[in-house]
Amino acid sequence: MARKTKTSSDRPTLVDVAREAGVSAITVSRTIRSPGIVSDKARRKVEEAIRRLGYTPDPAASALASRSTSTIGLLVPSLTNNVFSDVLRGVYEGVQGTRYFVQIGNYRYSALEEEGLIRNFLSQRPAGLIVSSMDQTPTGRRLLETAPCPVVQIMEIAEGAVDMSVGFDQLAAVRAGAQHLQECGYRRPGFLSARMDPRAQRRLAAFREFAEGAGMLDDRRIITTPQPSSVGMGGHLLEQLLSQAPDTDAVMCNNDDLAVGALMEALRRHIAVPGQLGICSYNDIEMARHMVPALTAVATPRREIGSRAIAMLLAEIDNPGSVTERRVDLGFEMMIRESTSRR
Amino acid sequence: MARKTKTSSDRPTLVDVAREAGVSAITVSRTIRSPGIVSDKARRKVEEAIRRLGYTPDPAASALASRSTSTIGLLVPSLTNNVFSDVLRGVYEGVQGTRYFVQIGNYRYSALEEEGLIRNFLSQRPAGLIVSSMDQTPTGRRLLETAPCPVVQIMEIAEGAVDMSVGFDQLAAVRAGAQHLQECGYRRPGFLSARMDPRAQRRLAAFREFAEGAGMLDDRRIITTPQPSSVGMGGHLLEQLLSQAPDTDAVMCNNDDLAVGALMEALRRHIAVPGQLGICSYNDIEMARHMVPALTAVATPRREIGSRAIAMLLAEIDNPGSVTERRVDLGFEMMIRESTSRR
DNA sequence: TTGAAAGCGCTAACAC
DNA sequence: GTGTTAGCGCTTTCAA
Repeated sequence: MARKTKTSSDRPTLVDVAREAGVSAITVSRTIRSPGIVSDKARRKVEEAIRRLGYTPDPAASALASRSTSTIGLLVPSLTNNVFSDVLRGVYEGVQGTRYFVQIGNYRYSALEEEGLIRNFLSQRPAGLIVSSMDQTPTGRRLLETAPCPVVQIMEIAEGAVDMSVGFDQLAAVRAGAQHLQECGYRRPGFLSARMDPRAQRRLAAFREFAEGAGMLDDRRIITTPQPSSVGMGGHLLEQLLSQAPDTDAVMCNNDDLAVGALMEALRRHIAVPGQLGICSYNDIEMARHMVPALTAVATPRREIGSRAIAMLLAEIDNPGSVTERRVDLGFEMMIRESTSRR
Repeated sequence: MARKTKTSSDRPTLVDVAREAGVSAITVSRTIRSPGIVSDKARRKVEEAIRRLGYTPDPAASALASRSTSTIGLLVPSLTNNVFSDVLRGVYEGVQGTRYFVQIGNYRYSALEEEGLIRNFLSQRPAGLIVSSMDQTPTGRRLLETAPCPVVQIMEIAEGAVDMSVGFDQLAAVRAGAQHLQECGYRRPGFLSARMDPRAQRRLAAFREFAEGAGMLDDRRIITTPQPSSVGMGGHLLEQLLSQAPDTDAVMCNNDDLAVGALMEALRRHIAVPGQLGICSYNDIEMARHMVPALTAVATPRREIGSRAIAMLLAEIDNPGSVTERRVDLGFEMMIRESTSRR
């Protein structure tokens, strides 16, 4: 099946460009990938030919020949969660203008699905991988450890990262929120949390530990649900909290949706915030500071995590081993606003 | 450079599987792609060999040989916008469990960037394309028209779609909101809008037209900004509206962020909603109905658009020409709540 | 139903 | 700095 003559519908190939420019195919290839090592004269001829033919490289052929792609895999547990949409934004800002592109995998808070996605991504020979947790299955973790590409774990700072990591101390962040509540004079704080993925569980544990140490722990005030977080859920959880422990005087919410929902529920019940009830939120998405009263929140560096992660990854791809700071703590910030400022 | 002996680190290939199973490579390929046309005996042997070797196909090689990939390109104007995160969710739900995967391109409300992304996606030989607007550059549009794969345009329903389309009548939706305001007895309605992309402009035009017809048009009450939409911006815009036209008695907001921001600003100024000021929102993300007072909104079928679009695309990919309903109107719904119910 | 041969369009490796 | 050669791991085509 000799198909020596090209059909007109076929797009031009490297060889076509080479012929047009009067050079060899490899020179065209080099002109595209590292213009620096090609003579000015050749480069100009090639560039001209590319323009004339409207040539675009075929990524599949390139991937096959070079055994690597320009794909960066990004694994997130949720697409609806505001937290990850901010991370996403940071990541996309960072790949803008590079030759890489991001592919998102949503594992819906399931470590098993995450493992499947890791496998799937790896089969595509990605240039790098960003994963949003430390809670892989053992197999998932092994796959990451032996991955033939750099890997960045994001969101948390913890011992035993697979390769690089960018995040902040989530437990210290919760503690800071709880402590702030204490410093404002609240003595009977509750904790509201939805979804209860491993990270949420850890944050709850940190809260309990702090509350216990401060002599403020009361399990009736810990309200959680495995269901997804939402504004409506925040209202429900507060309702439940107040029916179980009516003397509660503050709530630490495990994210902004919940805090906004709790605030609205308080409004509905004519409970004065911050007078009768203090509310501290977690993450601090834009909406939080515009509520009335404005929500005090532990602000987390979501976008920065995304942009930093991609920066590290790209540096490591371009120049393996060049990233010396392989574990980056971006910190968090207490945003003290009206919802906790008693008098 | 004869590398006849495979390095141990190399992953197994089709040929390895074929050898292991005692069949030819093409039989393995067929077993994977269309098990039906292979004999039971051969199939079993191949499946067993695949398992034993832990074989995973190389998508790059497959793409190169077959001249097509399993990538579905999804172009969105924004990643932070809640509207598109809902669409995204619908799309991802729809590809779950298929052999396709989605790649997102963010063109940041720039038709020029969109054109670049279309070009870029096309160079990857995608299985299909979903684009979020009708507002391509002429070149962008041409690229879509001649694309060698099915294309779905989403969000709007309009004449002259490139190929398939799924959405709703955005202009009728705005009109419905404005009319609702009128029916509630509001006579001096304003309009708040940010970002002002072509779609936002069209919606504003629809509002003006309706208001004019109803004898309620007053240009002082039309407040827009090219800046991105946010809750904070909603507050600013309402502030501006009230300083320019203090007798305004209602606002139609071009999306939920703005509406929430306007509501908070009203709260801050002790303006009674809905008594002194009616607020109607657009899109109706979850948060809207949990505000106090709950926001009346034009609910748009964002997730459904995503899942329907991917369903149509997959059907068309598997079976070109099989999709008969190539223009799907998913409608919208008025959610009448407290923020417009005077007495 | 199965197989052999011939590429898909690019890059690695080595020579010049 | 540039070219030649030999694949990368699949699928297509054609023949059996």
